Amino acid sequence: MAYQGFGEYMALKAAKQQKQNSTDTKWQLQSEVLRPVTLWFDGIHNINTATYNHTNNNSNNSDNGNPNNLSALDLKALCLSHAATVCDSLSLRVSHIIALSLTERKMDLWRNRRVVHPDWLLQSIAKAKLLPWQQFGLIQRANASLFNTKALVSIEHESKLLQQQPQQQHQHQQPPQQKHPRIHSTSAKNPSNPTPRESTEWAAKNVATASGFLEKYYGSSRLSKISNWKSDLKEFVLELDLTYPKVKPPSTTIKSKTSHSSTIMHVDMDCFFASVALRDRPEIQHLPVAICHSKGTGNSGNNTGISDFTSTSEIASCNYVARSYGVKNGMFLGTAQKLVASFQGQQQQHSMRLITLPYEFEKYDSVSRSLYTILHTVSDELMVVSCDEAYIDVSSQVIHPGSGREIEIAEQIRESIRCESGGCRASIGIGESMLTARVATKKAKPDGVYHISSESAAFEFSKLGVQDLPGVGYALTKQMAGLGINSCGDLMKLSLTECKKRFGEANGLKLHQFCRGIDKRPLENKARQSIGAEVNWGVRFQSITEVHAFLSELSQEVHTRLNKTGLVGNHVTLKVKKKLYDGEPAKFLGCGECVDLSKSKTIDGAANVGIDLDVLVREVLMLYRDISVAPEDLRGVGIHIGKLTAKSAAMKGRQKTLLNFGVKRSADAAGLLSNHIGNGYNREEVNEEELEPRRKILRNSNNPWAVDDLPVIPLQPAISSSSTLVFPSSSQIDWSMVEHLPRDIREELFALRKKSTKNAGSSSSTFAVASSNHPQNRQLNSKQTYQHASTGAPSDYSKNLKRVSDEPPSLIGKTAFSDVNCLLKQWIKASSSPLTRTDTDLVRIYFRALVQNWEGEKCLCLLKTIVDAVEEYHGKRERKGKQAVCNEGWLYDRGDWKHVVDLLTKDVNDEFLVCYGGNFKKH
DNA sequence: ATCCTCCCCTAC
DNA sequence: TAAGGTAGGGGAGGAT
Ligand SMILES: Nc1ccn([C@H]2C[C@H](O)[C@@H](COP(=O)(O)OP(=O)(O)OP(=O)(O)O)O2)c(=O)n1
Ligand SMILES: [Mg+2]
Ligand SMILES: [Mg+2]
Repeated sequence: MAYQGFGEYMALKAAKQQKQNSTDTKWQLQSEVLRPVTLWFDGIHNINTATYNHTNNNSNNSDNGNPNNLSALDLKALCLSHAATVCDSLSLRVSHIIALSLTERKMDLWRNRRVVHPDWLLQSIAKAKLLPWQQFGLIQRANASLFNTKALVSIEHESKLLQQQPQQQHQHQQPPQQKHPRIHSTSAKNPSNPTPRESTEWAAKNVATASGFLEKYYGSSRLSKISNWKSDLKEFVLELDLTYPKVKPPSTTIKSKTSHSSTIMHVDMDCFFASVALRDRPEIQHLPVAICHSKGTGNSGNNTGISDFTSTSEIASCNYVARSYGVKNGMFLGTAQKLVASFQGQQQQHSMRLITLPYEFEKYDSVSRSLYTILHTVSDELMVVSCDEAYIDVSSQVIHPGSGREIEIAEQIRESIRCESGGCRASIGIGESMLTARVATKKAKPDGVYHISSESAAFEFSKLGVQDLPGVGYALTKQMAGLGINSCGDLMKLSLTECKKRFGEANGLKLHQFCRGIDKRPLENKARQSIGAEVNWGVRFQSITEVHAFLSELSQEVHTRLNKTGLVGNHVTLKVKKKLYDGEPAKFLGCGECVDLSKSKTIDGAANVGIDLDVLVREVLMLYRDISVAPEDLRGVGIHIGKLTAKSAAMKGRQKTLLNFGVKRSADAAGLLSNHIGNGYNREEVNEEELEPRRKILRNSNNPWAVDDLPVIPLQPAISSSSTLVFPSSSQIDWSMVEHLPRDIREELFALRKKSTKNAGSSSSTFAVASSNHPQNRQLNSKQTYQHASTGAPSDYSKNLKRVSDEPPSLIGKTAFSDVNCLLKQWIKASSSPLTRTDTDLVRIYFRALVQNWEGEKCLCLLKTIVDAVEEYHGKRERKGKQAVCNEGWLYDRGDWKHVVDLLTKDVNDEFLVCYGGNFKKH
């Protein structure tokens, strides 16, 4: 359940604002002055204001008691009445952020955006002309970054600063009212408690350029650990198979699959990491607890132990108490702390705090092995899913399906797990397939069992949300929402043909079956087909030398990992993340919003022999050269090796590819084992038609798009002159920029506010568009999907969701295709780098508006114009000498036009996904 | 038709 | 502070 719930404070905020928008009001337009701008007002929040001190220090002197004090609400209304577009969340559509002042953090976060004082709006309105925003800008454009900042300070100065910091903060102080000890007990051993100055220092010393980085990084990365752990568990299961052979192996399977229905169970530990931690700390079981790296006690000079809610450490697992506050696995700690704190006064008498506990991987490993040992003994077949989760086939023990025997068995298993693990709980879902069992587990949690019988499946699934289907994540959910499909029932209305057309050949078929509760996949543990290592954190390079050094080390790492498996491979892939924006992303040392690029090469002659380290390094460096991303732009790096085969000791005889078919348990070397469960016979039979085809028809995948620090972007369709204006309810506002206004404007605002409170709401159709490469910034907001007339055919739904604008989108007043086309060409031709962000942003906004206005065709044509023009005027061909490399590389002005293309492509992709149900390429 | 490359998506 | 990895499924579109 938790895996899909990557949420953040901003998402919650957005959701709440959506709700409040239902009291929208209609307004008369006063002027067109602000027509070109899309605004977002900083400082609005709706976390319980009584308990949550917003970081915006302007929120303090808000309008309490002063009736003359106008809120941002009123300013918003004013802007709306002058034709501005006002966003409820900070999407990239926002052209200007309006704020009175900025915290340092926001300053850094928004370094590359236009952050403007409200005076700009007021004076523009007063003068009936849109003034240049720059003179009202709040950020000095010094283009500071983590390292630029450091570069300004001499080394000597830096170290002096450090010495001046008294070493008084050795020990992290527990919060005064903290009754429970052992909160990140490691803190006592941690000698450093860095200042913000030091933070930069720390970063410089510990990013990917630091020596020993990889070891430290992989030693700490939970995601790396759990991923590699899965491979280990597959091996562990193979060992179990050998040590404790099944009494009656595959014959059972055949029988059960042909004559009876199977009984599959999905077993998953409840809040795994957290429950292991609480097992040994029962005294705090009733409190909200999260497992993460950070202590979350705020930064630097702050030794009060009071959090400042800024930690971007990710929560790996949280207990169900914490979940009742809205905390989810994968959330930033700071976000979670806000959630917990915000409940103060509502449900609790006094302040509640999220307790953080450190990782204890050895303990998890021990529990995990207990779990698997138990499951192995009770099952006919066992499929590894993760360290805390597996499918088992228990068909042979269920003679009469539906007799309730299934539940008994499940409860026995749960009891065993509880005993063997020292008190950790598992939940179990039961079904006739992996699908139904998996879905049942969601209902079983926490600490329960749920059975979806074949009879009840139809009913259970019809009301199931599509996002509860395994394989339906963020992107598919969003795409379906765009089609008006929210439940499996909705999805069932799509014909198979329609499904395939929309979601692809294979996925279409899968979805068509899954939404009906049909799943014919057999349990199997697939053999490894590739191996690799990536780092997308702490990647900050300044020179090509640093990049080369890092790539070498990473190659070494992959080489070592591959060697351990005893396999060899001859296909090398280099993956790279290239930053889209300057400045540091929201997540500390994170990669931020990036374009992903990859390049691969098959090394001839390495087949079946493997690649020597030096060859690997050389190839990787060449791939990097071909990808041609500047060291400064790198935010992530990964190296993978595929086309794996068994290393035949004598180098003779069979070299089989690692497809599952035909790999026999007894015949294989350790790393190559394909333990498919049941017998290959059966498997092949079932799978042949279902999984065979890899053909192409229509693409559904899309490139999500958003800024790293913006988790959810409720995309209210651009407001046209005659359409409904969104007017937020006053409860959202807590700061008073408006008190600085000239009197006449204030009066205008008052007039507007009066109207707004009178009118009952007309609902404007808004929907979430959140996207990013990273789950942090994704949120499935089921509450925000459309209310559509349930009568129309699914394909009609999407049209209901779209605004039909009276005025077509325009670029500097131009709307005709040829005009815009020409304009864009000239823009690209005339301007060498550097481009002004303003121009780029204008074009981006225009492109998004085009798609929203159902002018996708035009949009794509114009995009092609841009791509071609950039190629023509700013791209220099570079021939690749290699015969194996068939693509031509493009080198671009360091300016960077390619960057503009990247941005626009992402924009358009994203907009298409929602507006057209996701077929960017079909046009 | 099929294969290959460069992506995107999903899950934990 | 903070450690946003990893493997597989699969789609689009070009090369063969
Ligand atoms: N974003 C995530 C998700 C999971 N995990 C780790 C910690 C979890 O404890 C473990 C198992 O993942 P689950 O999805 O099974 O989540 P939990 O077991 O924590 O909770 P649930 O009760 O929902 O299964 O994987 C993680 O580090 N980061
Ligand atoms: Mg779990
Ligand atoms: Mg799990």
